[in-house]
Amino acid sequence: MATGRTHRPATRSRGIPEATVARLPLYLRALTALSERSVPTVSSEELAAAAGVNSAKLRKDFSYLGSYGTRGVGYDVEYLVYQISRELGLTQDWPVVIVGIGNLGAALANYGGFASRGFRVAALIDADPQLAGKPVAGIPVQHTDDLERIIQDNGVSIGVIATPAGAAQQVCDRLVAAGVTSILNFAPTVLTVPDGVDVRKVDLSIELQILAFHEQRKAGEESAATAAAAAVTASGTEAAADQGPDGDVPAVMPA
Amino acid sequence: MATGRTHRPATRSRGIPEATVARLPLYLRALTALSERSVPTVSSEELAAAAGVNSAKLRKDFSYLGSYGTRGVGYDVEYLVYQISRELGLTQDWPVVIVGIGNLGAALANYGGFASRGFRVAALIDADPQLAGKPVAGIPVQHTDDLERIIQDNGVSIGVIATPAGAAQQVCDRLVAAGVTSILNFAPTVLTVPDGVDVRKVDLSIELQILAFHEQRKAGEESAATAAAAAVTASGTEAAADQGPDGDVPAVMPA
DNA sequence: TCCTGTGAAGATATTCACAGCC
DNA sequence: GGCTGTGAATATCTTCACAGGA
Repeated sequence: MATGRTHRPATRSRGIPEATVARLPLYLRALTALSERSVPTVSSEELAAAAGVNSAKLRKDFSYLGSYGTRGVGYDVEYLVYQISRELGLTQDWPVVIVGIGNLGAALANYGGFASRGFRVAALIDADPQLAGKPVAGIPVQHTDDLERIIQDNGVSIGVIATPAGAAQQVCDRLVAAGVTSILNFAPTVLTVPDGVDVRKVDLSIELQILAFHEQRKAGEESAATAAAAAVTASGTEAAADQGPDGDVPAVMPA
Repeated sequence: MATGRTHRPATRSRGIPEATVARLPLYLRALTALSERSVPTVSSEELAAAAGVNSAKLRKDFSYLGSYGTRGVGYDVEYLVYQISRELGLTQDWPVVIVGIGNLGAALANYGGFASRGFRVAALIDADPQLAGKPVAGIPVQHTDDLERIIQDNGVSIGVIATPAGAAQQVCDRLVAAGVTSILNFAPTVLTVPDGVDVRKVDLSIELQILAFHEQRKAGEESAATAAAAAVTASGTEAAADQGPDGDVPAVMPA
């Protein structure tokens, strides 16, 4: 399995940290909003606030892309939108297939943000023959039997799995065999894929469990200074809680 | 905002790293599967494979919880399930409300994994009067007007936002004001919350964009050794791609 | 003067490698 | 001998703090 990796000799210096890549979409969204309001330039401070990160981090992130700002001024919104889009590969169109058109699959198919930025739902696939031909979000559902053909005909390299957990690995294997090299997995299972295939997962119950952990922690500490919290529970405009993290995900709490 | 942080004096040593917390649900799921198959014990190696992480990481993670294994043997499955559940706060029931019962909200309400582990859908809330009273997943949808009452009557501290982006912040503010201190946000917006409130987000388009980035990178490198890839695109059982990142979320695979 | 770009420091996270117990 | 638990080494990420250009 994936060992070290001295990484390719070519391209060189193409080393954008993963953590930075994960934030680029956030910046892009904030910038797009500014662009729609015809804001011409933005400072790292302002943009960072809009994206919910701290400004030093944002500047460092951008520094991996190049020197796109102007000292004393800030960043040109349109220019940055373009640069980030290009970096993320959104200047081309990515055909995507969604496999598993249940409640969730249908919700994903209907999700507008899909088409908005570089992605296009090329096909919906489900194992239920009853669904075949029925349109969901204006796209007719096709049967799993044709999965390989669909992938190839459309040149799909990104697949979304929204099947029940039990079917996910099998669907994944077929997608990969047919040429898909990036998978977004909504099924609550760990997928095994060959090297070179990327998998990202979205998992509701994992997220809830992480929240529960922190929630429990808060409850435990409440014992210290209980007063405030109780009073709040009524209907203040914005109250609750004592302090806490502000960082990335959740986290910790100060003194 | 929020500066340094010398952290609380009390509780002490309750310092489970965030990265570890994020993996506990993964281990728990793998352990639950083993438990259902009545497997009595498991080694760090086996469990790590099932959870898709490396064994040293898993052992280190468990070491933060305590010494729950037996040298030369492994971990007792049932015991670990209990310990992790307790650590995550899943031994108690968390009532959850879902706000925004569109396609996605309905999908979430129908999601089985919800109830399975410590979470209970206490109420569904939507701003559309047409929906009020209609049952979704067997639960009648209630109107947003009653949000505060619902939160309080049910002692809800975890809220799920599945509204359109435009409504999310407003809903969030009301949830927080009513006493919710953990929010899972599916709307594609950055939410602003007071200190002490945890927010986690799930964002389809961000995930897709991250995949697109890596996908693009693969395409670029293909130029080097093109041969193999092309041949594969047909229908090999498991092929495609050269290497690529295997970092964070993506899966990796055993040899 | 304002704000970017970035070395250097600090904090977290991962991995190695082995001592210690069964 | 097998496998856990964990210091120590490494890698990655974040934050500070300030030099330097507009």
